[in-house]
Amino acid sequence: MSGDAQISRLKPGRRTDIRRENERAILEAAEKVFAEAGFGGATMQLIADMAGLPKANLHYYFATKEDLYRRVVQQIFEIWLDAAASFDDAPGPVEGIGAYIDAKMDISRRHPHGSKVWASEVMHGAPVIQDYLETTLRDWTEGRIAVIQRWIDEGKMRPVNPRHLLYLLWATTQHYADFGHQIQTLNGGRPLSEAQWKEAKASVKDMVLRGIGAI
Amino acid sequence: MSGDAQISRLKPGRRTDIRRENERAILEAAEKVFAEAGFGGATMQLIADMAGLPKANLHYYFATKEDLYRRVVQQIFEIWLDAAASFDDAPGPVEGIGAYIDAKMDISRRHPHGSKVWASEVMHGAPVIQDYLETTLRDWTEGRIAVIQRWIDEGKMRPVNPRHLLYLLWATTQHYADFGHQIQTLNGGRPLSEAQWKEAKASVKDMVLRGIGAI
DNA sequence: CCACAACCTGACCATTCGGTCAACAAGAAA
DNA sequence: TTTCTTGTTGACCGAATGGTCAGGTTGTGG
Repeated sequence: MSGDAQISRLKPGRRTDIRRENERAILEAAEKVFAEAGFGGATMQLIADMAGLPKANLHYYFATKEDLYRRVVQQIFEIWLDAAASFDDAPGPVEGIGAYIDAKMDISRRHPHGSKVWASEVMHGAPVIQDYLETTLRDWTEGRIAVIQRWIDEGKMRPVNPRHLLYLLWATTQHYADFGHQIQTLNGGRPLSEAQWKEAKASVKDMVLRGIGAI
Repeated sequence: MSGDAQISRLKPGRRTDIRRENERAILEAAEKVFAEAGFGGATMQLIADMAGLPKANLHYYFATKEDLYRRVVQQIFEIWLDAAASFDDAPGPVEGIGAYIDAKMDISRRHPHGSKVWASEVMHGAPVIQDYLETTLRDWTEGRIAVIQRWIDEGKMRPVNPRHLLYLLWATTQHYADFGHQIQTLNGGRPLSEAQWKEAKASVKDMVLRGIGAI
C-alpha cells in the first residue's frame, strides 16, 4: 500500500494520477480561500498560488470560478450527508442523536473551511445549491423528522418539535466551525485543545439530550 | 405627526436632516447588499442604486468601502449588546435566559441582514471587529458566565458549562437569521408565519431551559 | 520511432470596480 | 445680494480580475 503510493509519487507520470492529484490540490486550496474570503473576495490567482499551480492551469481543470466553487460546495454537502448516517440504525435518541452530535462536531473540527463555505452559500441565498436544498436536504430532513417522531411516540423522549430540534443541532454543531475564530478569541486567542473539544462535545450532548428528555 | 413628516419631506432643506437621511439610506442599503453578496461581492454601485443615490455621493458620506462596511458592522454589534441587557436583573435562568432567547430571536427576525453581515465578518476572521471581540465581547461574556455560575451555585439550574451554554444560545438563535433561506426552503419556500415564529421561540426556550435543568 | 492526446503556461484582453475630481447646485450667514 | 459652506454628480482613471489562447512539453498507444 505505502509501496504503491511511494512509486506513484516518484513516478508522477500516470495521466489519471496527475489529474486526480491536481484536482485535489486545487479543491483543497479553493475550499480554504473561499472560506476565508467568500466567493466574491476569492481570486483565482490566490487559489492558484496556494495550490502551487499557474492560474491558467486552474482553468484547464475547472472552466470557470463558478464551476470550481460548485465542486467545493458539493464536496462539503456529501460529507454532511455521510455523517447523517449516524442517525440511522439507532435504537433511540441517546444513541442516534448522540452519535449525530459526535459526528457533526468532528466535522466542524476537521473541515472548518467546508462548513464556512456552506454557511456562506446558504446565507447568500444558496444560488448554487438551491436544488440540493429542495430535493436531497428536504427529503433527508423529512425522514429524520419521522424518526424523531417515532421516538417520541415510543416514549423515548419528550414531545419536542422535531424540526426545531434539527435546527438546534445544526446550529450548535456548525457554530464551532463557522464561529471558530470568535470561540478562539474568547479562549485567549488559542485554538480549543483536545480536552476542550471533548468538553464541548460532552456539554452539547448533555444539554441537548436532557433538553429533549432522553436522559 | 404626518404633517411634520410631510413638511420635512417637502422642505428637505435642513443640512443635518439631509446628512442624517442620506447616511441612513446608505447604511440600510449597504447592510442588505453586504448581507446578500458578502464584502467582496458587494459593489458600491449596487449599494448606490439601492439607496437611490449616485455612486459618487456615497464617497462623499463614506470615504471608502471599508469605512461603510465598518459602520454597518458596528451598528449591528450595538443592537446585539442592547439585547444582552435582557440577561441582567433577572432573578434566575428561567427569566434571564428566557428573555435573552426572546430578544435574540426577535433580532433574528427583524435584522436578518445584520446578523448575516456579522456572521460573515466573524467567519472571515473578523478583520474589522477583532478589537471588539477582544474587549467588549470578551468582557460581556465573562460577566455572563459569572452570572450563570452564580445561578448554578444557588441551585437554580444544573451545573452545565456556562461558556458552551452561551455558544449554544448564540448559535441557535442566530441560525434563524443566518440560515433563514434554508429554513424557508424547508418550509415549502414560504417564510415562517407569525405562529411558526412563536413556535420556534417556544421550542428553543423549552429545549434549552430543560436542558440546563431550569424547569 | 511516430503520432496523437493530455497537460502546461506566459502573455494577453475585455470588463469591472473602487475611488477621484472638477464643475456645479443649494442653503446659510452677512 | 453677496459670500461661504455643504451637498451633488457625470466623467474619468488605474488597478485588479476572470477568462482566453497559441504554442509549447510530456506521456502513451501503435
